[in-house]
Amino acid sequence: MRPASIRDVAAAAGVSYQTVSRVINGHPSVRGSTRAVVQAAIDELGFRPNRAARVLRGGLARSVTVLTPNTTLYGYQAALQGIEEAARAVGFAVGVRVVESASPQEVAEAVRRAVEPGGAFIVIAYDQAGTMALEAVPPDIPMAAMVETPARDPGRDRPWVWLDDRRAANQATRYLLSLGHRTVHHLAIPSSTRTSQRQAGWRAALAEAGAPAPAPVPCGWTPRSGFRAGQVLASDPGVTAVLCGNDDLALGVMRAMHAAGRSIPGDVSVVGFDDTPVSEFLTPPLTTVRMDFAELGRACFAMLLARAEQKVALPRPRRLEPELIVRESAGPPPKPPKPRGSGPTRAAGT
Amino acid sequence: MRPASIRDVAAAAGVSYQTVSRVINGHPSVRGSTRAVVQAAIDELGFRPNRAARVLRGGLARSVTVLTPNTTLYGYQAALQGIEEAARAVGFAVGVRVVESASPQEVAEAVRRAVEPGGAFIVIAYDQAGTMALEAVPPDIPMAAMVETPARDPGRDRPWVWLDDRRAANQATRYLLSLGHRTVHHLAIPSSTRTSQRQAGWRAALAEAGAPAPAPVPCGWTPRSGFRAGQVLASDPGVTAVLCGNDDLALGVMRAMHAAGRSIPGDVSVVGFDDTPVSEFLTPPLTTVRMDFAELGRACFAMLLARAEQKVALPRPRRLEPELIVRESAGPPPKPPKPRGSGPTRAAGT
DNA sequence: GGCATAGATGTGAACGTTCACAATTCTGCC
DNA sequence: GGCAGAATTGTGAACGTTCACATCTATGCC
Repeated sequence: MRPASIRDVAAAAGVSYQTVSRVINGHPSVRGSTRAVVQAAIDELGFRPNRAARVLRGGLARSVTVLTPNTTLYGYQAALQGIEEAARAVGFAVGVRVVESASPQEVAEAVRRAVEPGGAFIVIAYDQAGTMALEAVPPDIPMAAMVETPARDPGRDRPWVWLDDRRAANQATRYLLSLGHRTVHHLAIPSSTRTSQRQAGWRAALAEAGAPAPAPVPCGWTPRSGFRAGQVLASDPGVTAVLCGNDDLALGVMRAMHAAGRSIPGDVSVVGFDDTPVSEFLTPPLTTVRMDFAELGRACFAMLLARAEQKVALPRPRRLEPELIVRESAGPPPKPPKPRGSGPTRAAGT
Repeated sequence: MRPASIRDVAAAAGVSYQTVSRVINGHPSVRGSTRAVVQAAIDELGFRPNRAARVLRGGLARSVTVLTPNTTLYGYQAALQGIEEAARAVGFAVGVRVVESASPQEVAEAVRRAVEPGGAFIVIAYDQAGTMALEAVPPDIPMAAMVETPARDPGRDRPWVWLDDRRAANQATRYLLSLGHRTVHHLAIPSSTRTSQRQAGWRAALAEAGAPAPAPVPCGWTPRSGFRAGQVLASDPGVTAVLCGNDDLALGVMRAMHAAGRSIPGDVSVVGFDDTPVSEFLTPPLTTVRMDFAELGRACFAMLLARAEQKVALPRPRRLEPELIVRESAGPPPKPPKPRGSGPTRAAGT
């Protein structure tokens, strides 16, 4: 049986279909008594407005498609979770579309295919593919984005949200230096920009402390990638502290260090990024930077909603502050075998 | 500017809109030359059929909504990934709708709200909420489901796919027994049924070997939940082998054992379920059962597609076989301090 | 009471597509 | 050449909704 339409409701309520339309859209000029009768008919028939018809007429679909390079990595996945929660709360449908190619043409084509009349986008633009998707979204489509950093072209009417990666990496690096490490090595995840914010924050902290800045090790996102990098680092006795671009890399590094006979945090301190659910239960529990991607996803959806519904005041682009979670994977550096040479040993923190 | 419609294409190609409709739907009775002209106009104008109009007319939306209790746990997340891949390959849009409530009425209402004309569902029904959602989907809506086990009402035209949890748990338990353990303890994740398949397989293996069956420990899904259970188990010297309902539980158990001074696998063997990306890089690397949820998701989508497009031969419900991945977290039990008493020590496998 | 005006309600058209059916063109064959 | 029939193409209507506009009813005021 066909679902009830506004004409069915109108017949049941003894009014015209237009009046039903007014009721379901909260139009003011409907008499209270009429509204009640119509509402009763709506409930009686279990009427639901047909989304397709609304869209066809030129209305909003009340749906958002998330364009993301990935659905499994923690940051993307947690962001999706936050978006879904926020969207569901206001009756928006959530679509997911993975944009996996690295070619600008293919990304543009994928985005074009994802465009639907009446639809809106949230783009997760933490890497190159995401950034290309961001740029490929036609300008007349409601959109909000989660970005690594608000680099260029802020404003317009495309709100952006981001986490302060730079500050977080800076804080984590300073923490490691405060424990007495001469320098901090860095395993870098792929970034949307040439020099990532995490990398910039790390570098700034080293410079500020007058510490030497070793070349960052370019990695992927996976534990395996961290493991490989860790194998190299483990053979260098000068490495006593490693800041990893995410917790998965940290996990791989810890495994590699352990396999090489270097204890954590006794010989090498490791700090991660993200605070994934597992990091608290690793051995040793991982010191890491908590990134609230779910909250960021919710904030991003709120931006989009404001933009799509043309609220007068568009919320300002929003930045969330990460937080360093100190656990047990970082500590003072080992006592050097011969305490001679390059500079005094700094006091070790607790 | 409004996107091109079939009428625009028709005007550009010098034919009627109906001919354009026939071309985009692959109708046979269009002359080759006409088809070419129309196709050229389509490419020229960048025409894309309006999904809303098709749905309104009563057609299929070529979209699938995934009803899931969760988007972050590994199994659900990997399944979603597989579904998205398969759907994208054939141009289907993918929606996500989390069904989180435990009340049947609320689940039913949530499903009702998610129903869209022309739409289809995939339900991930590994727990109670998912199973309720499964039952709440109206019968005339194309649907496929990922289930724990094909318990009741198989057939109809609602294809199901599942992983053989029972066999997998059985295999893992036998493996632990073959290493020489007297028995195997079990940490159970929440299930869709009273007695889960994983639990059943474990129990059967114990019975078959004549081993005592300790009460399974009911847990949640999280590392924390496993940690709590592990704390209790760690105080019992009779516990030498633990089969965990998933890798996160295994992680928590390993942490608890370590904190209690019991080594893995020296004192206690731990086996997980899922083979999440991190499990290979834990210390020690986790022996676990690989569950190919992504492939299952792809298979499930294939089922749905066949059902929705009314292909003559509906594929048979499909079962995928998990695989035990032996790493280093399980080994022979410790030598008993006093080798007297209950039965001869079994030979330890390699 | 009558009139102006605001408030409430109804009618027609349009969004882009596909179905049913009508109209036209082509093909083979005598 | 003309005809039957198939192949191809065109026309009208409908899906459910909302906008623009028209009509009708109530209210305030002299």
